[in-house]
Amino acid sequence: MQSVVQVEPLTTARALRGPFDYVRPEGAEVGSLLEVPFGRQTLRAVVTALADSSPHELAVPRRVLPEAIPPELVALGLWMAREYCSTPARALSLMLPPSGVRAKAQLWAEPTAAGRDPGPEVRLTDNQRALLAALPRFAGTDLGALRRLEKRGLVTVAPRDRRRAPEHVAVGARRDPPVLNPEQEAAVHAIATAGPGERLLLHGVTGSGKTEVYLRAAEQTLRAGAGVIVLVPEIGLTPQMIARFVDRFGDTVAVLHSGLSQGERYDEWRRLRDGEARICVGPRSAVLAPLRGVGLVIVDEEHDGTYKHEGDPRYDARLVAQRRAELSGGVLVVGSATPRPESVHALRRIRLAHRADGARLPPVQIVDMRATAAGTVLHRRTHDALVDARKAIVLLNRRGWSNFLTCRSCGHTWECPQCDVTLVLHRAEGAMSCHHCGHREPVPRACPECASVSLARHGTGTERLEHELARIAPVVRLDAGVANPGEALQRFERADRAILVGTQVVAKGHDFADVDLGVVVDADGTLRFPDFRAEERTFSLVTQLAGRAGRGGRAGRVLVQTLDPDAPSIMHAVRHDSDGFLEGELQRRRALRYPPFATLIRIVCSSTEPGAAHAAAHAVRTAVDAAGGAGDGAMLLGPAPLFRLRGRERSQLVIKGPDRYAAIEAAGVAAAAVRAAKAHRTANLSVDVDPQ
DNA sequence: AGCACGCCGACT
DNA sequence: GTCGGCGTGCTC
Ligand SMILES: [Zn+2]
Ligand SMILES: [Zn+2]
Repeated sequence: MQSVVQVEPLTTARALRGPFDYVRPEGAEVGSLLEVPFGRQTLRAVVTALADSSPHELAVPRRVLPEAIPPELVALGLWMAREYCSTPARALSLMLPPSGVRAKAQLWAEPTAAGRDPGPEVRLTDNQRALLAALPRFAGTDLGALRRLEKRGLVTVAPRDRRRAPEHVAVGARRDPPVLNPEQEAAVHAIATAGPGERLLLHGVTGSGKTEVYLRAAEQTLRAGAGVIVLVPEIGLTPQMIARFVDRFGDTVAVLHSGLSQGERYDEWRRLRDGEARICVGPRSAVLAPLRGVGLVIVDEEHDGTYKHEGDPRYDARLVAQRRAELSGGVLVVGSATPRPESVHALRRIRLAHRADGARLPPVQIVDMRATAAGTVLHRRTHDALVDARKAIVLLNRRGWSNFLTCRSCGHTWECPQCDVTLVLHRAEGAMSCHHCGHREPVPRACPECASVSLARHGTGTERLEHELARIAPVVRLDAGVANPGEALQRFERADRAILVGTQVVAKGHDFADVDLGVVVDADGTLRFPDFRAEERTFSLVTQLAGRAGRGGRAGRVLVQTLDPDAPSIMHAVRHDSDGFLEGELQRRRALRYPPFATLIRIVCSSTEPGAAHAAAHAVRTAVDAAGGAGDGAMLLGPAPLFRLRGRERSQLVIKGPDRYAAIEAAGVAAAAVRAAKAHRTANLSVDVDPQ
């Protein structure tokens, strides 16, 4: 008789490997959350398995907590720990609701049989009759009056969990679902007839009605009795997708986004776990929602970088989504206008080639900046187009007023004391700020080296661009520095004439009618990062912006300012040729052995001790080599120095190997050895499988 | 990760 | 004598 539970105590310790055995308490199953004595401490622990016996002397858990997770999440957590070189405890911790929060109980009043319909012979005041008529409900401020009725046997008053429900932004009256076009019909049918564990890519141009396909697919899944998870990119705003799903499905939708209070988050978690809600919409962490029997996992805008979790375990929600669908026999659907080459390579593709409103995609035109003077922000042509436009979106991927400051007499530059990067000037705040660690200092009046007061500002960010564009039209700025992004978007939406200036956020997530011009100020900005995904990011950004222009009947166009007009990403974006772009990208990746033709693992070592980071990265390399490499055909790149961050020197080693599991195994073993070595005490190691 | 145990030098 | 430095090992 399975009288033993195997448990993972929830600690961040990496050296501590379970499972640990305890006496099985009443009601404990796989997925139960316990409080157990562990050494001299008391820890929460998740039951990962049951057993008949144990070679150890067993301790007795202190209690069974109410936040059990479904067994399928236990399996998913153990898989995540292995896949991302982490620990079961760290992975399982991500699946629990915020700790220290509980269900909120309030007193609930119900009429008894006698109180349900009291005849005129029962002596009651008007107030009491009104109170009885309004039951059942939470007692609230009428508790005194209700208690008196309770004494007379007319009412029962007892505690009951009260849901802290998040408020949803309404998107207008509930409309009848639109009629699907033939492409959408075919897509819905393909999803409905997909087999368990099947993976589909919905490759649809912007505005082709992917959301409606998701809604119909979700409806079918619900009708079949299974649950649905919908992942959306993390943007600082409430995703529009939430409103679309709530509008269609009401209370069976639970949301898990960063804007929720702890209490709301807890209650949404409980509703999913208890089966009261059967659809979960949210950013990457929603893939770990405690739904049972998931039949469909949707990943919208699957190219988006926010699906990667920064922090251990460094999971990729797209891969976890695939695994989750597989584990519960569900279907994975990822959608994008600019899918990743990885997805195109591995998934069955369904196309939506036409915009749902029948409109054509707006023309994308290159503005060649090579002939303009250095430091020019807007080309004459761009300027003129902005003057003519009614509503324009201008994208510049740099916050602040200017990039960096130098002294005109001695050349001094202002750098972050904690990081090896220049400080960015934010004029309105009167501050110089580090975008990597948050360090701030006042704007200098004079050079600390030579006392000169002649300081030069270099580069242009969104704050300065906002200032300059204000001469053309009213400007709304949207970037991470804006206090109320939702309000900014509404101002832009309502305006007759306006320019929306901002970083990537302006090209993501939000659809506006009537935008007739899109501008990418510095399209090479994303290309200048020495990164194998640079081309893909540029292509996606330009295409996504094109998708924002020319909706709602007005003809639109997009201007792309660039110093590199021949870059494949830009040329293909101009032709709206995502197939051509993807084909070239896959060829290049095959030739260079990049994903999906190999797995990349990035190991970053850091330390406050000079030289220790590099020494640790070197030791990882030696450890991998000593263990016979990272699988056939694997390569080690580095150690290569990274810029100092938060006072820590950094160095990285990259493993690139065609045998994914050999590479993961080698990285995990080598990192563990270096972490345990006394010589590398001060070094911190982070292992990132499938880095962005 | 905690937390205790233990073995050594420094100070009342 | 005893206070406290941290290296070592254990947690079902
Ligand atoms: Zn100077
Ligand atoms: Zn910094």
